[in-house]
Amino acid sequence: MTPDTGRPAEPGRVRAPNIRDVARVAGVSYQTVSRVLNDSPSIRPETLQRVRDAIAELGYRPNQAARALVTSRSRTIGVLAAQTVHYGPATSIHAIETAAREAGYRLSITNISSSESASIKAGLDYLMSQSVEALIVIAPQVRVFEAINELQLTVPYVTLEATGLGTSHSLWVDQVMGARQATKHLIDLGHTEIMHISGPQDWIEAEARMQGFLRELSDADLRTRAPILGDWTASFGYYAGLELLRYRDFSAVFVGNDQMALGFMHACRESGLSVPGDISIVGFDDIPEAAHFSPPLTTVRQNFVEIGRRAIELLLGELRGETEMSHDPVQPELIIRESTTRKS
Amino acid sequence: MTPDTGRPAEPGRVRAPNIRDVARVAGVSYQTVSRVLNDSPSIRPETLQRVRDAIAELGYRPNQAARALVTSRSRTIGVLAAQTVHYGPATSIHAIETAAREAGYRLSITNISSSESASIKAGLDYLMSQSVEALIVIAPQVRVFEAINELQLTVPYVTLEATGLGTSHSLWVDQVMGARQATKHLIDLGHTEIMHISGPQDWIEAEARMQGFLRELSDADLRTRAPILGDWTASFGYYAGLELLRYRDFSAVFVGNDQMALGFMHACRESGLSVPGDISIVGFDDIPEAAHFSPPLTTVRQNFVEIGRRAIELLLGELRGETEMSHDPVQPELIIRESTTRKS
DNA sequence: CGAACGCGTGTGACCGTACACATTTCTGCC
DNA sequence: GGCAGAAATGTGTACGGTCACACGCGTTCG
Repeated sequence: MTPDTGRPAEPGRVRAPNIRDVARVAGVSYQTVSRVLNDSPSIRPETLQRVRDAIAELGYRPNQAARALVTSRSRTIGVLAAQTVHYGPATSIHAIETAAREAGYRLSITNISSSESASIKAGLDYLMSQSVEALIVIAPQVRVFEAINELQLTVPYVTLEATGLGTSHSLWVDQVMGARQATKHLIDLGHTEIMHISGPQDWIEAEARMQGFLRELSDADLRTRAPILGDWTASFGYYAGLELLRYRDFSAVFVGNDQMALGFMHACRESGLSVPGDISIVGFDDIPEAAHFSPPLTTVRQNFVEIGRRAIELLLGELRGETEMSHDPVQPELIIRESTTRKS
Repeated sequence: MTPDTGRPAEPGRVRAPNIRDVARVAGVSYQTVSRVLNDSPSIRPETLQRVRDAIAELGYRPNQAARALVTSRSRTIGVLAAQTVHYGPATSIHAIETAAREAGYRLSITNISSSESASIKAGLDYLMSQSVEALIVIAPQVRVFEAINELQLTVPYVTLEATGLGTSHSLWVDQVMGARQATKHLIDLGHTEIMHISGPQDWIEAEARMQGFLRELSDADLRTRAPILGDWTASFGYYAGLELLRYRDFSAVFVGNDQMALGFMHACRESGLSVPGDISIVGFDDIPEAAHFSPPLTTVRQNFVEIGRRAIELLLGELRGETEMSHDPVQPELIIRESTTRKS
């Protein structure tokens, strides 16, 4: 009943109030305050209210570092990412951040600068030094798996946007299926000479899309040709297009992502070819801009939000000790627009 | 000289090695280990080596939480962001992350879900509860400033991509200048009836670009007309275009960003109009894809990387107690491509 | 009617590190 | 060789929480 202000009245520094300050103001022990903070069941409503009032009065915030120290739980999830500026990863990360925050976790995001083993290991090492409780890898390079195995991670982790690959830690969009859908679409339209511009060789997704492409072609008994290995950028698509279109020995292209497809269409225009009149094009990802390309791009949509959401769900489940994980791949969806047409 | 393994040999949990374990293995006191970690100058090279060996042997990692607790420095910089999936913010954040990590800081990124005051405050509140040492705001909504002022932030902060606005905490690209350059370019090409499609009203950047546009027009004694307020998306640009092009009472458009410009060009095509033949278009941002639009887009380039880099530089300086800050705005650059031409 | 129990609350110890200060060891010099 | 002073290293304490356990009290039950 004596609401004395627990001000320490020190000279210089204004120390942030701690749990004992709150206790003093509320007239209880610090342990009771702690119980309120961790909403323990057995507290008298009246006491609860007094503590809450004291917290509000002092503007008290629990010190996360102290908490982390004593519980040895950082409440941090690490994200190892490559290409965070790209639409796909960025979208997934956004979903992850939201879901994580709602669950009381914060994110520690690290970008790897190159796909070299050293860079990947440095990134993982950095995250482990943050003592993250779990790890999400959105850097679908092949070498990531080596690095993960080598470092003997002790925390649950999940890799995104990769293929199955036999590891039990992957949460994946069925890229092979997506690529097959895209390729089948072109075949169904009567195309028999189909090119593929792929992503970088060390990207698992690129590999998967290429596999899907090749398998679909071979199932249809069509001639396969060596895919071009690109770097995901529109510029690459453009220059590759200029080169390829000098010999026009194909009537359709399945491009590994929408950006490269955009560049390729640019090259078609410059080469005086019409899309889809002369060349049909399918992309991958369905970035929001794809619907407004010239012409609007037929592409394979991935649900990046769903992926991110499920990643957190999976990890939180594992952190709670649940073992069953839903491993069904997320299904991509072919979006047919105007960049593909029946072969004339 | 007695390299006894400092294994606690406990039954269940394998406790991570701490500074005392290292000390025991190295045969020194824990304080000496601490000195090594904080590279104190006065340590005998031999001792240094012994400690380092012990660290390596045990795979010891300093506990960040304990450090943060005792130093009351979280070594965390908060980022309040909107639209992290967009190219600009994403690029800046990437640069920030890299620079911060190099300086030994980690990032805590929070996305605000809406531009409402409550959402902004919740985001700031969340970041403050992480006890961030500094704050970067990449959510250039007008209300952000209100929220910041209201919450009486005690940490140094900087807002990105906004305009000067009189606050001393802004690091800004001169959006007004960029918009003027874009508009002047159109005027120089002989256009007199120029439209503007702007971003959302509560975005400071949108406002600034609009101001630049209007000022340049009025300086040239040209008729101004009310800008259309968009939402930055390609789809909006498309639908706005379809609407506007029904009355073709303009020959040029300055669009608030590249995505909307893309949508607008789509609308032009559908309306049977040629770009730049019938309509000249200038965008803003210079996203990597802009060079491959149909036609390649004349736009205003912003150096997002530079912005991010300087944000960290500024904050670190302030954290070190330096007061002078380089407040020169980053200058945007007009990139002339093929979406603009002389009025016929 | 006393022991057992549950509820609500308080006490002591500890998490892993950095800082202030104390102490030992080494170095140079008269 | 002894001493000052610097260099190198060690000891106590605090940071702000949580956990295990102890405690007082009222209720229930044998």
